[in-house]
Amino acid sequence: MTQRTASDAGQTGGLPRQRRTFSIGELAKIFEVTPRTIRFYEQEGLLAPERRGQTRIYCEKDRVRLKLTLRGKRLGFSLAEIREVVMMYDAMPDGNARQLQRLLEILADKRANLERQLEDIRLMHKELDDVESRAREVLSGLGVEPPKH
Amino acid sequence: MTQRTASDAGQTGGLPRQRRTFSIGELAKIFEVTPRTIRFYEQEGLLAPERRGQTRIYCEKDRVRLKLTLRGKRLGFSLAEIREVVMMYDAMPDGNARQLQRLLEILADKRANLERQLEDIRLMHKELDDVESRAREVLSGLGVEPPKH
DNA sequence: GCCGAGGTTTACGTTAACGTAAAGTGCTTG
DNA sequence: CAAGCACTTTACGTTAACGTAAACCTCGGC
Repeated sequence: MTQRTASDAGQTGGLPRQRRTFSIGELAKIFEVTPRTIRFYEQEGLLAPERRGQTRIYCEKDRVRLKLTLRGKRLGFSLAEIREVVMMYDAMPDGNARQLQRLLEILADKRANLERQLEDIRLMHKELDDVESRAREVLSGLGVEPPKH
Repeated sequence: MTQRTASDAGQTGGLPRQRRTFSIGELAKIFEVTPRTIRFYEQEGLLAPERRGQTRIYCEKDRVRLKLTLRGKRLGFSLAEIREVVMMYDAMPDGNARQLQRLLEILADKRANLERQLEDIRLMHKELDDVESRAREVLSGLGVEPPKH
């Protein structure tokens, strides 16, 4: 785990609103991933940046997609699952009824997943509290001042 | 993802309290994993059941360990990370100060991770709401009654 | 006494998600 | 114009977390 704190990076910071584009290296730095990762996501159908010559040009929309993808990953979704949602989202306007129904199903599934994760987090939190207090007890029993946190 | 709903399975249901043991197959059924998975966790140092002959006998404590392990997995922890906490927890009474300090560090790290996940879930929830409402709009635009959920 | 159900070990196979290395392209800067 | 830097493609390597298959034991029942 030990994820660095790029957190939800990628704010544009009040620029000319919309004509900002990014190179693959810029995006990589912003989100603290390697260019290889970004190219891999494209190969998996999660991104489709424009090209100038053979160089990739990422627009604002691409940046958002990448952000959502990484968030999904942190929540344990596979790239395939993420693609399933992201692509349907894009194809929505001309999506037929069956597709949309399917999308709603998927969303419900994801939602259930999030609920379970919330519960897991609650429980895990308790465990951590327990382990920590036990550790602090033992420490002070050793005459060592534990860090106040 | 699409995790089945064994959820937090594995309640003993008011039995003689404590002398209950389990075969590998029983545990596998309870938690909806394969015996292979359970053996693998043992090989990775997450479980250490007793043996009768060469057959594994799991006690209540083993069951709890497995439960915690699976919960950790659902939260995206690697087996190595889970082992790190679980084993230190067990070795606590005779753990030296350095070990315990390290444990507290790890716990803080996990905690930070959970915080981030909570935020991610909040955000993801919003996205799902957005996608879903858009989908419902399009659907009703097609004259199709979307499921009331 | 044999059979099937469940357990065991050993070992090779598989999948996802990248890492890494090689070899080439293209700009711009001293 | 040579060097360097950022980009590209191609392709093989790696790790985690199991799956799967083969070959074996062992026990209760008929």
